[in-house]
Amino acid sequence: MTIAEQRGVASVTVRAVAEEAGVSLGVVHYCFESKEELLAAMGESLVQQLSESMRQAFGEVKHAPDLRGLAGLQELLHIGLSQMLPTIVGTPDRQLLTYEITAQALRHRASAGEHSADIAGQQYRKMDNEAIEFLSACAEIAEVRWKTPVEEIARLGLALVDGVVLRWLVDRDREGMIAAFDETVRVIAAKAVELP
Amino acid sequence: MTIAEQRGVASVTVRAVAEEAGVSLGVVHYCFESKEELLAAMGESLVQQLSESMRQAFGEVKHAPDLRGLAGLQELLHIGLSQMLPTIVGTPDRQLLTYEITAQALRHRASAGEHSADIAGQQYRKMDNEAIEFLSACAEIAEVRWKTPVEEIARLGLALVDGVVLRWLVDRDREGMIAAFDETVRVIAAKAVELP
DNA sequence: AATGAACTTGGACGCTCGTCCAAGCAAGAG
DNA sequence: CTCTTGCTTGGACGAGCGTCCAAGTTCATT
Repeated sequence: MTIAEQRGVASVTVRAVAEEAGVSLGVVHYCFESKEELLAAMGESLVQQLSESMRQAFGEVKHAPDLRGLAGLQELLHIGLSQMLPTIVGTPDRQLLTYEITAQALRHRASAGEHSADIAGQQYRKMDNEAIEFLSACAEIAEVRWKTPVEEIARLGLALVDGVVLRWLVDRDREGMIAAFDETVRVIAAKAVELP
Repeated sequence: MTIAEQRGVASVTVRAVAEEAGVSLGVVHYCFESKEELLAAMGESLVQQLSESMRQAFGEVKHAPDLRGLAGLQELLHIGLSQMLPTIVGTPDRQLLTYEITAQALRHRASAGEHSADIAGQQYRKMDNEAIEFLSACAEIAEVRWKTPVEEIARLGLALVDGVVLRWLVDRDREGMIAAFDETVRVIAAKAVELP
């Protein structure tokens, strides 16, 4: 796992894993029947980690009396997204690894040998769920209603965050990413109306 | 190049390239001093192709008397983005390759041996320029003014498209992508005001 | 025709990879 | 004590990789 983050998914070899774990070659093949299975396990672990990290960031939204209405919604969304920032900025290698895993999963989707279980699809399904839960919680606390299905809004928001983070990985413009996140908050908040 | 699209950047070996080109091993090393140089050349070619494809799609916007104002701007943006759709849907493998190249460029950025010239950065710089040019042209035709620097808007729009396309590669939900593109048009159009 | 530079060939080298296996080791069950 | 079972070792194997090179071919210039 550490190897994958630091040196890329292409550098994850059976030998490297064995050395990092402090065991001999054979043990790796005793635990994982093949390298494919090893990568699948790593992918699932990463997805789990990612999803949990999102849940933790979004878990900070709590009921409060002064967070009602569209202004309150903006505040809530801003808190949630801001909570993700330190994690992202602090682990650029892991963010990159996420994209690598996604790309690899897409590439080997056809030739997937029973294992692997469509990591890419699983990843986005989990992130969808976290985002939907977060948006629903925000709407409830702020006492507003989404004008369009919350699933669509989650899709849009995730795509935006995805693109913004990838862009940040390239140019490392922290201010630009923060500005884009703020804009994301505005875009999403514009898709709600206050309850009558 | 065909190999990279069909089987992934990891499958681009000197031998595979030689076989596809119908030449022997040594020729490849006669043309490219090392594999690194070969990959850099492929990356640059891809970036060129991508940029040209964007320019072609955006080139369709032309002056017209009924495209004035914010409504006209929306129409223009919609035309430009819609023009990209057939290319994207028709070449999913190439889209995936783009993300693979970006990831690989980011991974090998530190250990880049003089060649490679920061493919990832170059890629986004070119796309930025195309997007900025497009947005500026749209604003001029529609006789509107961007409320924020056009560079920021281009960044946001590109990030959104980037995330949406990546998402489409995963779930292949064509309708979802179209809906997201429409939403992109609305988000961007909201950042302009009609000229006094 | 002779020369030299540009290009091509096919194979060899050393390396790393995933996979496999015979043998060794620890420890609970009989 | 003696099996048996679960786990570990270190090495071997073949395949594929990037790189390199001596020899062969082509072809415009002299």
